[in-house]
Amino acid sequence: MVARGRPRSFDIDQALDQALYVFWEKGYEGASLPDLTRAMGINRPSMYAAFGNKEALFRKVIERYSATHSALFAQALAQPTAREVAEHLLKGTAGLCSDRGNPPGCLLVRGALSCSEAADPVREELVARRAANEAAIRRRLERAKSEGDLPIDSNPADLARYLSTVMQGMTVQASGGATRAQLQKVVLTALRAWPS
Amino acid sequence: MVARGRPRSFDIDQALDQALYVFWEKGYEGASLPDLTRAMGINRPSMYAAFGNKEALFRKVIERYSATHSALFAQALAQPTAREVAEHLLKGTAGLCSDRGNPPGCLLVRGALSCSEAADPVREELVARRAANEAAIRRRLERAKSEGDLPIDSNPADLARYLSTVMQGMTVQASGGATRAQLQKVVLTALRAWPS
DNA sequence: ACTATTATGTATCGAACGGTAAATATATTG
DNA sequence: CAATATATTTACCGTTCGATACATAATAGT
Repeated sequence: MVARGRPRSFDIDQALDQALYVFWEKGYEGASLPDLTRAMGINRPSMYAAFGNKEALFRKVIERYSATHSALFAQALAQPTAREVAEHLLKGTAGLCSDRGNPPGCLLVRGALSCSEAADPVREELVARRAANEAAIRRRLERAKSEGDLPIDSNPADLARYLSTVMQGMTVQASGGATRAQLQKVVLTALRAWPS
Repeated sequence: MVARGRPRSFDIDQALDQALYVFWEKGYEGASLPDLTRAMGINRPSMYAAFGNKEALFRKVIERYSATHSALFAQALAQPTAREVAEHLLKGTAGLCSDRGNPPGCLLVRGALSCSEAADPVREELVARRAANEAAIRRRLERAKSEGDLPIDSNPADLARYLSTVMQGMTVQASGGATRAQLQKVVLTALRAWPS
C-alpha cells in the first residue's frame, strides 16, 4: 500500500490533539466546527475527508484520550495493595484535574454530561467508558479481596463505585476552580474511608 | 396595581416547572427554544414577553430550583451534630439524584459543566451557586468545630469540600445510571471518612 | 508527459438556532 | 361603547449549525 495522490498537509495525531483540547474544554456540543478546524489548523473539508464527521472525530479523540490516560490508569491498578491502588487513582485524578496545561477535569465527564437528543449516542459512549473504568477498578479490588488484601466484609463493587464517585466529583470541583492543593486534601479525606 | 389588558393564559410558576424539567435533562445549551416552549405549552413570543430571553428564563428556573431545594439543604444544616449534617446532606443528595420523577443528578452540575463561550455567563452562575452551597456547609462545620462537635485537628473547609465532591460525583454517577441503592452504599462508604 | 488519485480551498447548502415585527384577540377603564 | 393595555398568533429575521459540491493543487505510477 503506497501513498497516492496529494499528500496530507497536516499530521493526523497532532490534529487530534488540538481537537481533543477543544472538546475537553467545551464538550461535544459546545465545540463548533469552526472552533475545531481553527484549532486543528485545517479547513472543514479536510476534517471531513480525514475523520468522517464531527461525531467520528469525537470518537477518535476519545480513543486517543483513553489510550493516553490508560497508562496512568493501568499503573494505578498495578499497585501491589488495594490501598495503594486507591491512593494512586485518587492522587492521579487530583493531579490530572488540576493540570493547568489541560482543561479542568476529565473529558469523559465533561464531554457530554447533559445534552440534546442529537448527542445521545455520544453521551452513551461516555457513560459506557466511565462504567468500563469503574468495572476495571472493581475487578482489581475483587482480586485484592481474594488475596486477603481487603477485609472479608468489604465490597469491591461498592468501593469501586465510591472511588469513581470521588474522582468524578473532582472533575466538577476542578471545573469550579478548585486548586491542586484543595483536591489533594479531598483525596486525603476520601482515603480515610478506606478499609484497613 | 390592577391587571390591565388581556390576561395571561398560563401560570408562570407552572411554566417555570416545565422549563426546569427540560433544562435539568438537557442542560442550558442542550435545551432548545422549541423544546422549552413545547413543554411549557406556550409559543415563543409568550415566553419572551414573560421571561425576557432564554438566559433570563434559565436564571429564573435556577432561582426556583434553588428555592425548592434550599429547604432540604437548610434542613440538613439544621441537624444538631456535624455528623448528622453530613449524613443528611449525602443521603438527601442520593435520594434526589435517584428520584425517578426527575432527571438524574443536580441541575447545578448538569446545567452547564462545559459549554461554548456563549453560555459562559450561565456556567459561571452555576459555579457561583455551587460555591455558595459549599460555603454554607463550611460555615456550619466551622460552627460545629467551635462547639466541640468536630475534632480540634479537623478542617471544616476540607470537610465541606469533601462533601461537595462526593455529592457532585453522585450526579455523574446518577447520570450514568446508578440506582438509589448503589448511591446509598456510596454514602455509607463516604461517611466512613468522617472524623469521630 | 500523461493519467489516476488524493488533498485543499472556496463557496455554499438546508436545517436549526435564538429572537422579533406586526396583526389579532381579550381583558380593564372611563 | 369606545379607548387603552396586555397576551397570543403567525410569519419571519439574521446567524450559526453540521455538512458538501466543485474546481484546483500536488503527488505517484506508467
